[in-house]
Amino acid sequence: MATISDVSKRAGVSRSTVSRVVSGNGYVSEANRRAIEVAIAELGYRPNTLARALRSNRSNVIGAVVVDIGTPYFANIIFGVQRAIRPAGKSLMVSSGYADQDQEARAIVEMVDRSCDGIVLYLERPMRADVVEIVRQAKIPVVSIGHDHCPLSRGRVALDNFEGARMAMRHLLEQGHRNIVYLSGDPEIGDAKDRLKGVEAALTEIGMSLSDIEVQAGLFHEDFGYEAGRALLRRRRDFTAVFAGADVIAAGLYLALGEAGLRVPDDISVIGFDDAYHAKFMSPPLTTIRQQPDVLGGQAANQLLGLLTGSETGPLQSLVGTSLVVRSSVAMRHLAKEVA
Amino acid sequence: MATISDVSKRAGVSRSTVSRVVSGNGYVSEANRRAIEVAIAELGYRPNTLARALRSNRSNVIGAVVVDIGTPYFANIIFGVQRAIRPAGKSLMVSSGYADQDQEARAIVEMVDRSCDGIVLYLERPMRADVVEIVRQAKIPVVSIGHDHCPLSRGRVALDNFEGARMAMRHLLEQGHRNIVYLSGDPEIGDAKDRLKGVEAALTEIGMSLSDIEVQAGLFHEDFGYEAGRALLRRRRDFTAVFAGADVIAAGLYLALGEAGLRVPDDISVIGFDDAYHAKFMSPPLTTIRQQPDVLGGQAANQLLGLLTGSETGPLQSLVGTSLVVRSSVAMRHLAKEVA
DNA sequence: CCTTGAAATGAAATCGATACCATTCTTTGT
DNA sequence: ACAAAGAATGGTATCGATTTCATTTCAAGG
Repeated sequence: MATISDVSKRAGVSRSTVSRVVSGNGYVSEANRRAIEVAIAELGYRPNTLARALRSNRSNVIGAVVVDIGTPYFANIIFGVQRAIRPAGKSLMVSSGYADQDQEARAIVEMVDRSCDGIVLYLERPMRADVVEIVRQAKIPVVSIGHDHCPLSRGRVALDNFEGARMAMRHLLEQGHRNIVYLSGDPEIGDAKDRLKGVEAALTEIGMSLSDIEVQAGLFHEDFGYEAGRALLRRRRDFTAVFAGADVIAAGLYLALGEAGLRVPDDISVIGFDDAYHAKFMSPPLTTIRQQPDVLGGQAANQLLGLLTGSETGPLQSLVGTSLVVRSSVAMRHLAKEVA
Repeated sequence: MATISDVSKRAGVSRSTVSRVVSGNGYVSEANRRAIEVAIAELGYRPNTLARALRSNRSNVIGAVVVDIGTPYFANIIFGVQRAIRPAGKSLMVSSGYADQDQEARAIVEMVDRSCDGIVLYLERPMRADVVEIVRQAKIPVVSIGHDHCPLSRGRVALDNFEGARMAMRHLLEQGHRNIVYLSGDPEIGDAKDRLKGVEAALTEIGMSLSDIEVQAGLFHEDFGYEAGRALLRRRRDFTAVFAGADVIAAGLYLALGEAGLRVPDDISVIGFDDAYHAKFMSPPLTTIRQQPDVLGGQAANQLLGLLTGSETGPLQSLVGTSLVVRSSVAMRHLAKEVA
C-alpha cells in the first residue's frame, strides 16, 4: 500500500503539502496540486484511516447502539442512520444491547473505545453510571432515540406516541365504538406511557374517561395479543373494538379471535400501531398507525452530524409524526350490531 | 484519557512491560504484573484502539456488506454475524450496496480503508474488477454468503436452496397435487436457479418433469405474487396448488386469490419459502420452508474467524439446511376436489 | 565454575498520518 | 522602497500504542 511519503516523493514535495491537498485545508499552488493528484492516481494512494484518526482525533465513524439489530424495527432505524451519514462520508459501527444493562454498557464502551465521533443510542433502560462517566470523559456527543436514558444526550428524537395513539382512538370513536379494549404495551417502556395519555386525550375529547374502557398491559409481543384475547373472551364479549398497542399484538389477537369464531371487523374491530410489514397482509388487512423507524434514525443521525460540525450545539429535540392507515379491520359500530 | 505512558509511570515500569501485560504476550514478573494491573484499575486505563490497530495492523473490526440492511432478512444475517464475532472481541462495521454495483464497490472499499480484519459479503452482482484488486492488495480475507460474487472469497456459506425447494415440492406432491404452478424468484439470482433444480428433482422422483407444471419468474416481491396470481386466474383455474418461491410472493398471491373469491387451502393450496416473520400471521397461516438467515451470518463469521486465527486456511464451504414448517395453507387434493 | 538458555526488562524505532512552527516568496499599500 | 499581510512550503514533533533489539538476571546442566 502506498503511503503519503510515497506520494510526496513521487510528486517532489513534502508530506505536509500532500496532506494539505488530501485533506483540503491550507494553501497549495496549482502546479503542486496537480502534480500531487497525478501521483496519487498513479500510485492508487488512499490515506490510512487509522493513522489519520489517531493523529487528528476524528475517526469519521458513527456508532449506533440499538436494542436488537435483528428486528425489523431496529434494522430500519439503522437503515435510516446509514442513509443520513453516508453523504457526510462517515462509516457506521453497530452493536446491540438486547435490553440487558451489561450488554448495553459493553456496546457503548465499545463505541467509545473505537473512537467513534458520535453515538446514536436506542436504550431501553438507564445507562449505567460508570458508562456515563466514560462517555462524558471521552466528550463524545450522544443523541437518543425514543426515551432518553442517557443524561449526556445532546439530542433526542422521539415518535409522537401521544398523537398516534390519539388518532387511533379517535378513529374507533368516530366509527361509533364506545365499548373498547386497549391492549397496551409494557408500561415500563416510555412509549406505552405516552400512548396511554393519547388514548385518554381522545376519550376526554368526547366526554369519556379512561375508566370507561378496559386497559390491559403486556409485552410488545404476539403472545400477549393471543393470551390477552383469549382471557378477555372468556370473561366478556360485549366490547366491539380493540386498540392493539402494536401490530404484533394485533396479530396475536387475530389468532385468538379466529379460534373463538369471531370475525374482524364484522364482530370486532381492531386497530394496530406501527404499520409493520405484515400489517397489510393480515386478513383482513390491518388498519393501523404508521410510524417510520428509518425517519427516526435519519433525524437522529442528522442531529449528530449537526453537533459534530458545530452548526448545532444542542440540546436538540424532535418529534416524528405518525399517520393513520385505513385498511379493513375497523367497521362502523352500527354495522357490527346489524351483523350480530 | 490515561495512556500507556501514564500507566507505566505509575507502576514504575517501562511502556513495553505494560504493553506486555495488556496484550498478554511476553514475560512479565508476577510482582510487576500486579503493580501494573493496580495502576490500570486506578487510572481507568483502556488502550487506544486506533493506535494499537495502526501499529499492529489488526483492528479487530469485521466488516459486513449486505444488499440492504433495512430488510428483515439481511438484518438477521447481520445479527448472526454480530453474535458470532462478539465472543472474539471483534466489533462490527456494516454497509449496504442496495444491489447497485457502484454502491457495493464503495461499501467494500470503505471496509478495506477502515482496516477491517475481514469482510463478510452478501452481493447480488459480480464485484467490480478494480475493487477486487484493492481487496487483493490489502490481503483481507473475504467470505461470501449466498452466491459467491467475489473471486477472492476464502469461504462461502449458502442456503441449501435445492433441498429446500425439493422439500416444498414433495410436500405438494405428497398431498396429491399434480396441477401445480411455481412462482419462481428472479432467475438472475443464483438462489432461484438452485430452487428450480430442486423443484425438478422432486418432480422427477415421481416420474414427472418440469414441463408438467407451470413456472413463472419474477422478483422476490409481493407485487409479483399479486400480479402473477391475477394474470394466472384470468387464464386458467384448473391448478390446485402454488409453490411461491418466497413468502412475500405468497403474501401477494393471497391477496389476488382473495379478490377472486378463492379460499386457501380449500380451493388452492399454497406453500411458501423463507418462513418470514409474517408467515404465521397470514390467514390461513402459511406452510413454508424455513430458513434462518442468522445461521448464515453466524457461519460466515465463524469461517472468517477461523481464517483470521489461522486455524483454517480455506477455501471453506458450508451449506445451511432448511426445514418444512407445516401450517394450514396446504390441503390434500381430494379434499379440495370435494369442496369444489 | 563456566556455559547456556530462559526470564525479565527497557530503549528506541515504527505504524502513517496531521499539527504546529518556522521560513521563504509574493503581493499590496503607502 | 519598505513594511505588512498573505500564499506556499518544509521540517519536526506528535498521536498512543507495538515491535524489535539489546541487555541484564538467574537457574540449571556439564
